[in-house]
Amino acid sequence: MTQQEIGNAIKERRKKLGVNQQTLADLASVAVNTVVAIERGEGNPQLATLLTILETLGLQIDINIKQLDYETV
Amino acid sequence: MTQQEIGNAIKERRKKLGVNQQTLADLASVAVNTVVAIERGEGNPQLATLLTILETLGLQIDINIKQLDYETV
DNA sequence: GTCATAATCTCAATATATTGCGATTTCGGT
DNA sequence: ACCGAAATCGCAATATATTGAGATTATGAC
Repeated sequence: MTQQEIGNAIKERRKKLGVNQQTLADLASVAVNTVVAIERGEGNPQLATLLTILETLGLQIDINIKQLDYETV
Repeated sequence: MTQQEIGNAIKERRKKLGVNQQTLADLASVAVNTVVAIERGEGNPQLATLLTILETLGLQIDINIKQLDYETV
């Protein structure tokens, strides 16, 4: 999962929950600029920042052994 | 998954692969101090740093919904 | 069209991760 | 115990994320 994909996952989840960037930023106690950068894949957030935002959105990180990409299952 | 748990996962994976911290640091092009801090859960690495180390160890990040998914979108 | 909201960008100031080097401690084998 | 390797710590220098405020752009509603 790349930084861009992580940003997309955050953006999609945020929209699914119906909150805007500013509200998410407030809830996660980070600056809206930080949220913007992460969602756009332009950011390189510190782990604590990322975890806080994910937590706010009800998301979590898992670490797994890299899997091959299966085109169709 | 907390920063500490992420650090533990990295340490376990590294030992399972039989490489020391310095070698992992070299392969991931980061300082050994950075690896040490992350493994001990004392670090707050930037996402790119974490992803590089995970990639080197054949690990990947996944983002999942924390609680029961009743949305079924 | 106007209006309001959301998203994005710029910039400077601040906070913090990262690095490099060395010193120290811990660990494992013989 | 000894010895070598690994792991950890300390500290200053550097790199980069984060913040805050405002300005700009985009979108949608009316």
